[in-house]
Amino acid sequence: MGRGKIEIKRIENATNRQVTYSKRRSGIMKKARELTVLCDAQVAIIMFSSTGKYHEFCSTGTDCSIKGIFDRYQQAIGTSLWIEQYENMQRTLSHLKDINRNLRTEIR
Amino acid sequence: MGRGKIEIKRIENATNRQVTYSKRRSGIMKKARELTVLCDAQVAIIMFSSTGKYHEFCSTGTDCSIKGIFDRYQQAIGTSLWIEQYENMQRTLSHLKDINRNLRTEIR
DNA sequence: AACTATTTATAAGA
DNA sequence: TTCTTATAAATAGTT
Repeated sequence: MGRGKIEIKRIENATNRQVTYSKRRSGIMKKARELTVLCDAQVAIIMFSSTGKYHEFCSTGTDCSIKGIFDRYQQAIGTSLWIEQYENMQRTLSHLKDINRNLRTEIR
Repeated sequence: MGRGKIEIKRIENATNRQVTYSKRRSGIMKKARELTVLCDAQVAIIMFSSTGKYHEFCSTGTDCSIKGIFDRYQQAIGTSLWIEQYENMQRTLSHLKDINRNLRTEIR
């Protein structure tokens, strides 16, 4: 879209690349915002430019944090990307609760 | 863009909402792909529709996983999003162990 | 799923 | 660089 059609390949000129990044980034963020409102969806976006700067988008709502959406994502794909140890902890926790319950029963 | 201009507010009709979600989702994913190629950027996107289905986008490259990008994100913001949760679990765990110990004592 | 009239995004220019 | 504008691209409503 613009004065000329462009090929989708890396922009070699660093200045142009930066300008295009900036323009298109805001375009995508706007689209993401619209999608969340129009379609009642949850969206999380993280971007890193080639110069290392980062930007994020996160839909607002009851569950409006990057963490929240990624926790949900982890549930959806049925695994924990980060924290194997969290699962272990949760198992231990649940195990302890069982033992706890049994002990209470025994006391009665 | 389209036969008519629309207001950016929740689409009440469920079918239309679903159709718009599908169209716009693919639009954003395409834009994201173009951004990563044109500007040599890293992008991660996660979406949940109002019906609970999820889709993701992740730029390809040396560090091409959702996890990779989110690890980088956590480094960038200088904290781990999951530390708090981890600490809470550890507190609960330790608390349960205490209760457990007391119960055992009580039994003896 | 296709089609197109329009709106929107944006590449290049100022 | 921020603003403009000609043009490419996305998409809302329709079939």
